[in-house]
Amino acid sequence: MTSKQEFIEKLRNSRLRPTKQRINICEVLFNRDKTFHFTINDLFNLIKDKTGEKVSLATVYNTVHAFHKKGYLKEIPINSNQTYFDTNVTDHHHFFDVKEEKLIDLKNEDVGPIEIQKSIPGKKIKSVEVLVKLED
Amino acid sequence: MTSKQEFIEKLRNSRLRPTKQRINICEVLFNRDKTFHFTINDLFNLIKDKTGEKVSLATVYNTVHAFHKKGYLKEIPINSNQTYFDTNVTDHHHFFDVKEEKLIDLKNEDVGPIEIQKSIPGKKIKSVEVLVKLED
DNA sequence: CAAATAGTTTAGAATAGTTTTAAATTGCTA
DNA sequence: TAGCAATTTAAAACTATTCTAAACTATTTG
Repeated sequence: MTSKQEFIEKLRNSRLRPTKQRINICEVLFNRDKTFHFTINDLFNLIKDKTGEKVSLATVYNTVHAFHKKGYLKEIPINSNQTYFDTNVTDHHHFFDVKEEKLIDLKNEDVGPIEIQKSIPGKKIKSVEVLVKLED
Repeated sequence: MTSKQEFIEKLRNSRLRPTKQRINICEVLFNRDKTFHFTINDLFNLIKDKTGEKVSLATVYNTVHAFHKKGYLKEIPINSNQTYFDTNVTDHHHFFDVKEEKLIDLKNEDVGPIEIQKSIPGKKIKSVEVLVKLED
């Protein structure tokens, strides 16, 4: 349970003006116990449902991208027609249920340590993502 | 170096009619020493360049999907505006150079064994993909 | 070997997710 | 509170991909 005031501070600290829309989006995204996997469209619909206020689709895109840039959201690499995001920005991995198009978190310890033995000159590793596709 | 005749057989064996277009696509995709990472658009342009014959974009899509279904191509899970495919269908992983939007193969042994400790009732693991993002 | 048939190709239209635009609105600073 | 800059918005634009339906081609059948 995070308060509105905390969201406002969080936004201010990130040099993002705490607008009504952004606060509503924060409520939907971050006012939860469990990690949340979503597409922009999921979020767009949830905002209307949960807050009763409509936020334009463009703003949802803008805000999600801003949050992603600030590190408050993680983009999940799957090939899908839609882009998936995750409110869990800690280092972890995913199951993807191909049939149901649903994501499930995989803790780091469920995957075990991954040590990349190869390196590319002049480049450093930014992230290591494991995607485990599930079928019936 | 694989001959045209072999492509024709490969296609026939997969119950795909060996049309001029498909054979050209095979030449571009499979007549190489090294693994090949591409987007549909890359491939579309390469066909014109390499074979001198134009294949319609729709056919490139159809054929790539057909080959993917038959297991001759692998789809690489990255978030990009375009979908990437790989002619290397063996079990392996990828580096993705975010800046240059370029993929590099990672051998299985460069990543080490990955053992997924968690399981989801009623589902089985279809694939395990590791994507290592690179930055400068 | 010709005709029938079923699969394939194609250009162009349609679709869907995402980005851009430009005008109106809002938050913040002086 | 005035003024500036950031933000929101609806709508248009854009882009990758899929669909459509007509023309074409490989294969099968008589």
